[in-house]
Amino acid sequence: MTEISKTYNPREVEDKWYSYWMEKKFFHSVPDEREPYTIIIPPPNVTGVLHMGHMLNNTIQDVLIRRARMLGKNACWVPGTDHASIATEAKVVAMLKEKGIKKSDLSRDDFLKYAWEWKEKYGGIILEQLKKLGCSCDWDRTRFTMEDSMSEAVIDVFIDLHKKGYIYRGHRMVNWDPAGMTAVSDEEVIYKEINSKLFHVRYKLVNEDNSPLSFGEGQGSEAWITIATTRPETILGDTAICVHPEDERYKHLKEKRAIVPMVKRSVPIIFDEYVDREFGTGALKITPAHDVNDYALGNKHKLDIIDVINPNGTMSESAKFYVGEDRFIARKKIIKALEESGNLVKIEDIKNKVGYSERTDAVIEPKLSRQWFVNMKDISKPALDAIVNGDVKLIPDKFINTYKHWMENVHDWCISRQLWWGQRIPAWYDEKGNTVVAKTHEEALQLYNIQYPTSNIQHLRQDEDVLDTWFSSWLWPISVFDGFKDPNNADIKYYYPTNDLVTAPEILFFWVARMIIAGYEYRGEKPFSNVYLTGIVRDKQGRKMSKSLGNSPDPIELIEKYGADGVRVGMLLCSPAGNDLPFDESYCEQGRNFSNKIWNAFRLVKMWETDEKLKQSDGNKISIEWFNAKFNAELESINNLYFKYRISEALMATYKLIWDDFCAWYLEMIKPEFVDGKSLPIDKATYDATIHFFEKLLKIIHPFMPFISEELWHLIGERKEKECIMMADWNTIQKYDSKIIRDFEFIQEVISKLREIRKNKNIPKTVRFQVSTKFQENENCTKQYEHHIYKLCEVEKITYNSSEKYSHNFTIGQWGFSITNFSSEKIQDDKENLLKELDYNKGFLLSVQKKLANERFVQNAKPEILEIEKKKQADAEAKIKAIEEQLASLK
RNA sequence: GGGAAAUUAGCUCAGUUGGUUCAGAGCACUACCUCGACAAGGUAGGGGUCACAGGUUCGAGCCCUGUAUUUCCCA
Repeated sequence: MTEISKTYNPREVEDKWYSYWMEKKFFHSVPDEREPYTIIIPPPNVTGVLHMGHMLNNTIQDVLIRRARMLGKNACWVPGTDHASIATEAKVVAMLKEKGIKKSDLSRDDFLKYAWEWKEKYGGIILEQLKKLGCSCDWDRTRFTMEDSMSEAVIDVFIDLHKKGYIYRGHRMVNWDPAGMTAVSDEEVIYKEINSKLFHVRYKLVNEDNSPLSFGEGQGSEAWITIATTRPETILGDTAICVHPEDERYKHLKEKRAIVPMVKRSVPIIFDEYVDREFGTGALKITPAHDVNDYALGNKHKLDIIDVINPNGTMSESAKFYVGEDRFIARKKIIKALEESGNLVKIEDIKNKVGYSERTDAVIEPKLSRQWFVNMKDISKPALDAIVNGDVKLIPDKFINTYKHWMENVHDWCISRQLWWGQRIPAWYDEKGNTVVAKTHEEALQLYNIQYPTSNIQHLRQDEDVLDTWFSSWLWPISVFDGFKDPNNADIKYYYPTNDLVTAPEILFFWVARMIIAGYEYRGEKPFSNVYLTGIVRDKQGRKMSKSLGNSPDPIELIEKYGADGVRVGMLLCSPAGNDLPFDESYCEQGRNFSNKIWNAFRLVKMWETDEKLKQSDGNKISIEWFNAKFNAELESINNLYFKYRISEALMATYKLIWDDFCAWYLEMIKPEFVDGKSLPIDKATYDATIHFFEKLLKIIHPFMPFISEELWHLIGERKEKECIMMADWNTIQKYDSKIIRDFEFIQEVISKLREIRKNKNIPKTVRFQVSTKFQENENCTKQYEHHIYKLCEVEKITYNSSEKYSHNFTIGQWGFSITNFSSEKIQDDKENLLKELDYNKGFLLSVQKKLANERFVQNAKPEILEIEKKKQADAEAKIKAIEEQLASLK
């Protein structure tokens, strides 16, 4: 026999099998008569490298797809990446900077050339990493959200939704970076808590007609209202003062106005519950052009909007004061001016959060700008219904509430981004800002000339902005099958709707909800049936793993260290659906140890030599019957766990079936004895059955551990070219006798107890036990499993129907056992244990009896519950009897 | 500020419509074991007032109310 390594070495097998699977086109799917099972990958960013979240997410997808394939379905897992406009553009800008090129010096086309170059060079890294993990994606179907046909779909959808009236252009507050002269996304704003000053400033009150207002009696008792602000420079853009309608301090100010200091503008006092009465003075100045909340209030109360800050962060013409000066210098000067005019009431120290640009570290300026929006209210209705009525299931369903709440209060979706990398918005403008939406300049001109026949214009300017990346990804389930270009093609008809989507709860709204919306809008059908929401991978301190924190281990290094199978198992062991998982490498270690355990079980079996002439022992026969029953029972439960998407529990059940039932019990039961430095041969029937079991077990672990299962599958038997485990059939459940399982559980208890006694009494294994029982051979199953007891805990003989007195007694259930062949000085221990057990059981009996004596219980409890209680009573009585007998038989 | 969820062993989680004296699993931990598959192992063992306080019920980890803590989403 050739030497097999003592430990499993994943490096030697993983690449080998992955290439083999690829060569044989096992991952590739084409429509046929079988039932399809489809997963579309949540497309990772092209900028991305594999992180722990991807590992978890894609492991789950691979488990699902591999099992579906084994179940005989036509399994298709479509991979791909998205173009991630913000992240990619940032990467490209950074790369150019290193080369000494500024984005602003490049034309749009030149910039895009660099961007595509970058994408070609780095955009495929993450997909290659998925291969290392073992992902069985149909790589022939790899898609990218910015490839031509997908971009075309995006543009067509924009035009279509615009036609249908869902898309409009409106105002919105964006995070403006005055240093970078660009809008940045919410994700790129870093909020820092800083020490600030809260300035209390008084505004003079006047009547509605701006006539002076006085509440006091004497002279000079003009009326004032004091507001508090951290940004006095925006006072110049104030267009209202807001107070709480129930604030007693300000109730008398209905229909009054205030005069903004310096600019002397008269603004209304408005009343809104938005105001926090406790903060500052309870009076809030409203600057709709420079604060998100103020903007919302401004809309609500129809206030004027005065933009007092230029894009570069200096004061604008409309500010009237300090025009052209930086906002922070203006702030200082205004404070001084207010102080001098006596309008600065006081200065308070406070801590507040201020947003900074991730890229330039400049203080973010909320700025009003024109953007494109999707009106979500009507279009999203089917997507709300789909989840509520269960057409699309969320796993776990605790997310339904959150989803519902969001969808019922859905906000319009801002889809324009001030970037170049992405699909350019197909909107065209003339000098006056008249707008048409069309696919090309030519079409735009035609349309324009119809809509504005008098203008007679030759050229229109296209919108500079691109579309939000989500505006591509929400079409993903349809566009990967070319469902826009060719709505009746064979692929989309066969694969759509897809089956399971595996993703993170944090993008439930950004992505999942929108895909459902698009699905109903463009296919009249849901895009997938189940959404499995994974947890967020965190570090030990509970922080989300992220690139910026640098707290994520390198997944590829983990794979090298523990093997892909080990890492996959490690990720899954601790990740029930929807729960966060604080990652720890020790999980991967456990996965690796499991690989090794399976490997060594194989080594053991492979070592045995068979003897054709050897007759199968009863012990072996019964072992096989038992494991067969146990296997099928567990298979049933594993199938059920898969059905409920309890993947980590299915894995744990598999783990225990292999480690405990197969390795620790079954193999030990049938293991041939070792005599004179040599293993005795094993009978052929037992050997064959064992190999058969092993193959079935390998099938169960294949979805979790594709590599080791494939390797052993080929080492354990002769296979033809395409006979791979990944293409094998999933096991079917065979009839089994569950009594065998129950009987053997009893035997396991007996064996454990005997081992425990041996250990506690320090009896060496060379001393074999003589065991006696009071019961007859046919009273329970002990006799049938005698051989196992002999073998697994060094028992020499069991005598039934014995009435001797012995020193070591114990009971399992209602059956008493005694060890007879040695005397111990520690009888006291046994006595104590038996007394303890007796005590416990008597207490238990008492509680049951009490319950049964309780009239209200007997009246109210269901009949089956009553039956159970009566059985408990009988069992407890039998147990007590057995223990008492054992006590009596002690020497 | 509004909404949602969670809290069970040192850690990560199970615990089905309330019904065995009532708490399970894996890892970690402790003790013993180099016994020819595996020390990445074997055997056995010790860990929990089910966040807290009330309530409903014959009976509560499970249902209700409140409190505390944590997390997430939205603003």
